[in-house]
Amino acid sequence: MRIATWNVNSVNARLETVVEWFREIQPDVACLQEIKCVDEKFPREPFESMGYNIETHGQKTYNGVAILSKHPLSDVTRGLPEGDGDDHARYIEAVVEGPLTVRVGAIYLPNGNPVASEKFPYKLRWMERLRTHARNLLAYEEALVLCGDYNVIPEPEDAKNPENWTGDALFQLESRQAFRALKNLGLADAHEVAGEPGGTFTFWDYQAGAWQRNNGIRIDFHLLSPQAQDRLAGIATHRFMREREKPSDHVPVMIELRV
DNA sequence: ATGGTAGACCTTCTA
Repeated sequence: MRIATWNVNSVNARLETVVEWFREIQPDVACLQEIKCVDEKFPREPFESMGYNIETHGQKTYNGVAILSKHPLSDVTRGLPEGDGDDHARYIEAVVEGPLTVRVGAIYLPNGNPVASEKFPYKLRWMERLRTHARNLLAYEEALVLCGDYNVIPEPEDAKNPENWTGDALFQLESRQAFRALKNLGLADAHEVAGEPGGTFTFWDYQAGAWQRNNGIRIDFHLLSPQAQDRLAGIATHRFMREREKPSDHVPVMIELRV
């Protein structure tokens, strides 16, 4: 069973490209981030006509996440717990009732820049809430996949030019420590489990010819519970999507779990 | 050292 994550940077601006990718790849499940529209504006028809069930947690202009699945979705929840006063749409979770039953959380973690602003402590608080929630989910001892745009560069090898990210919220020690603490609950990065090489990037800025220079970073991940780790068959990063017309600045990343 | 791009939207914010 194949589960993808993709920050599409506006599902409506990207509709042709996104639909084309779905037609080519036909993932079982896809978690989308930065859909940048309210639930009513999500372009359901082209995906429903391909057989997808759709659950969204939308927001106007910013953020917004969705889970699309060829298999039935149950137990859908929107937002992380303890979200009093947090009006950003950055998390949606559902149980996929497929050939394998797997709980999937779609994450759009706050960027946190600039570090000197209130946005950075917001990022760290959000990561702490995610860790608390992940700890509770791991207690179910199910196949669990928490995937999305984590907005964290875990290690220097996850950036072409790590020195350029000094002082950036994505590479701050606190961000990297919080990400490691999340993994230390017992979640493994599918990229590491599969033994993928360094330099496998998932994001290239639109500016300064970052793509042409391969000046990328790896910030889109699948974190797996032990039950999901044991079923991991492979991982693929769809670099080819960065070459397409009107690309997102992120490319899809997809894992396969043995059923 | 600076500026470069993209998306949504109301002229500026977010990334």
